[in-house]
Amino acid sequence: MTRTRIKIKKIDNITARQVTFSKRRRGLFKKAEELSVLCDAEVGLIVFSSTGKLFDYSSSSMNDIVTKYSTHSHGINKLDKPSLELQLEASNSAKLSKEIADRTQELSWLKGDDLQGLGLNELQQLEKTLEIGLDRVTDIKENQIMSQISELQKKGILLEEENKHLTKKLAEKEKEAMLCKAKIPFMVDSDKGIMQEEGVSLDSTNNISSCISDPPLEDGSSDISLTLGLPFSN
Amino acid sequence: MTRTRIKIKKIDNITARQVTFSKRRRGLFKKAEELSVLCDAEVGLIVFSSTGKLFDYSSSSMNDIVTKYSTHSHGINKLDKPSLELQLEASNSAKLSKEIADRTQELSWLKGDDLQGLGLNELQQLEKTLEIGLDRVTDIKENQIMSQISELQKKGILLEEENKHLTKKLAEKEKEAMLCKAKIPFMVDSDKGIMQEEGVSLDSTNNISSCISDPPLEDGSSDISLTLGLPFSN
DNA sequence: ACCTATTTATAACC
DNA sequence: TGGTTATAAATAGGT
Repeated sequence: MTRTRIKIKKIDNITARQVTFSKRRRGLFKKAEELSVLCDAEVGLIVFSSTGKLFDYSSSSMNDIVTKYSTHSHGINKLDKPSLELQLEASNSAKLSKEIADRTQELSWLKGDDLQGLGLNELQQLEKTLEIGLDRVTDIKENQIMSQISELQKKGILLEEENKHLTKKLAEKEKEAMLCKAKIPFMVDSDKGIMQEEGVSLDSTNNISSCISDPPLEDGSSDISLTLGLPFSN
Repeated sequence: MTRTRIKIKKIDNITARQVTFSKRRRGLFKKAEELSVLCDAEVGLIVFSSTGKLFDYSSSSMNDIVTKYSTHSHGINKLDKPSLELQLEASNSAKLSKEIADRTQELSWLKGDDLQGLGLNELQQLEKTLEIGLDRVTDIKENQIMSQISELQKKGILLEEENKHLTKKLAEKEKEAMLCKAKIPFMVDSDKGIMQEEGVSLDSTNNISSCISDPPLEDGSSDISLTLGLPFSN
């Protein structure tokens, strides 16, 4: 109804159909609500997308509306007919089963199975669908890989910096220790103990080390080197 | 929503409310049908006017739609059916629905939709599946194309041979006609008639032409030049 | 998701 | 109800 007028028939292009479905669904629900409010009407609206997703609106309770509907002018009650109900359920099951079969078939096709019966047109369509799907998957995957790589690089840089700090500190301490040794020669054998003590005080005063222990705290998903490495070994 | 904009609240004037109800109801039902047709959706719409009059639309059977609605994501039966059998059926339906949902999800992924939540492993797996599927589809398609091409070539060769035959025959006939003309100079003006006669006798004696008319007999799928051409214009 | 040229829907009036 | 018209809404195609 706008840039160009369209015919009211099933939209072939799947993507376009989904887009139109979203837009028009919103419009329809809005109008349904407006009608119920403006005119004090009871409105119940149920929509299943072609993929089976449910959308619904009801001005009051859908239960009430459906119940009222089933009694109103319907000699044949949609409800309270045990035998009828069971029949309905059975036919419903059959429908669901058929739907499952359809989707299973489509999945096979996409996976390259069961293609012998298809014609050139169908194969070409399938190929296009697969190419689009593959492109999208590859795109998303590449993005994830790139972001994980840059995360790794960032962490690497941080670690390098910290290493520098530590090396420097260590050099200083070593120098101190040397001086110490020079001053108190009789403690040469136990300078290890001194070093340890100094190490502890370093930890408590210099909190750079918390930078190191921070990342590993996020467990599981954040062990970057693992999650990045695994896929390639698949 | 036109001459002036209105607020979406209950219209006080009863007459105006009824008029608006009529008009908007029609609009709503029209849009409901359009949605179902355009987007291949299942739509059920129930409206009770403030005076209690019922209006309804359903793309398929309201019964199916309501049944599907009451099972779909509504563990709580809209229709309070205490019957054990019904409960069993419902749980069965739920299972089937879940299976459909799973397959639908997988189909979306293969088509490149809804990928944001997936991890690298899953994406890699998906990519591989798609690559395999695409390879197979492309293979089969190429095979079909090649076999159709070779069929065309065979037919072409046959036709060429036949053309040669015909040309030869024609040359002979022409020679005969020349002789004829030389013998009966007063018939020069009507040699055309002679040619036609000869042509007919050629057709009936030389049955190579049946080779040409043979292929077109297999209707629809076998007009090779058409089925081979169409996919590329898709 | 957002943008706009158009098509539709419709409020007021008859 | 049904029709007319000016205007608000919805929306198809595109980005």
